[in-house]
Amino acid sequence: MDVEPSAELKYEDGGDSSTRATEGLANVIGYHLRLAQEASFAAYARRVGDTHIWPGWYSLLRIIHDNPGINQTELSIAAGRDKSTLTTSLRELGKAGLVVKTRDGSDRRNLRLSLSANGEEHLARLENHALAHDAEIDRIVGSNERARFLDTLKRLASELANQC
Amino acid sequence: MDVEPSAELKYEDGGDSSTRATEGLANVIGYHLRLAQEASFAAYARRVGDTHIWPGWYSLLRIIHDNPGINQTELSIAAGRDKSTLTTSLRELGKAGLVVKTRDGSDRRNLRLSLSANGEEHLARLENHALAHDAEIDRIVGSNERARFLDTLKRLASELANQC
DNA sequence: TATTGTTATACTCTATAACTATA
DNA sequence: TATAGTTATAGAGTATAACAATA
Repeated sequence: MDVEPSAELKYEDGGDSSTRATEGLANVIGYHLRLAQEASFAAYARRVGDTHIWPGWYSLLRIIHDNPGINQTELSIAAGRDKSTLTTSLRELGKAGLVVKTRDGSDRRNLRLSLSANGEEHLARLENHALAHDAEIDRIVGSNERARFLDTLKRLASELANQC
Repeated sequence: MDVEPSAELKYEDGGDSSTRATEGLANVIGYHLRLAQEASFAAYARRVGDTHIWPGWYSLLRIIHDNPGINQTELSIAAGRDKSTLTTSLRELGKAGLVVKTRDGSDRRNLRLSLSANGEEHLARLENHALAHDAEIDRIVGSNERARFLDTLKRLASELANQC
């Protein structure tokens, strides 16, 4: 989070937004979108922190779970990162006994990736944390708002991305 | 963004969410909150990119603008970062002629920070980008949803933060 | 002793390019 | 030649600890 409240200082979210049209972010959606997302991530990290499972592993485990036998390059594309950045992560996941790597018999360049039983278990644990976290978010959002709020988030992501 | 769609692979946001209760993030608010925020930041960065102004400077300029004479330690607390991380940023902002540093006469340990005319101008330019960006977000959110959506974001940030 | 700002250092996450082994 | 994965290297962005100047 970039900005914390304090009694001593004025901040961008401060009460002077009426002074000038360009001043104050109190009413700016993009700003509060960031604050809400950061609060959500921090709350999730607090939850997961106790289990000593690195939160960043989640998406890799999830993609491998959904695509057993995927290779590293495909995984990197699916995860939106360069393939070189996965070498370290996959080595750690292998050492932790969560991911099994086998060489493809017919094309020995490929590493075929899948989850071990342990990996499935850890993924399930992370999913449970995510579910608990999302239940908390649902409680805050409220059942009346939930569908509308989710729809708006999806429209924001898709329409802002389509401007590239 | 961690995950991109593709015709070849199944992803966490894929269509298999009905298979198991724990599978699929298609309906998970925290996930879409992240996607929307990342899309918003990327769209803002595309806007600002043309002007060769580092987006990360924005919050520093804004806090200094709102608190002329603030010192580096106070600024670091306001920005939520360690004071040591500001030395480089403030040196660059000084070299770029955006921030003026003067030693406090009565306590020469303090650097008193303020914006130069140039700094005020750059801040205004960034604010204009932010306003244009937010106008785009407003268009997507829609005037019917705007107030509700913003209120929900604020509740999320404050209630999730209060659990610390 | 305590505080302000700087420096040295390191860690995480990411990327690009060059390399190897395979094809 | 082309592809899969690894390594070397670098660049943000962050943190902690030790330090010099000042109080």
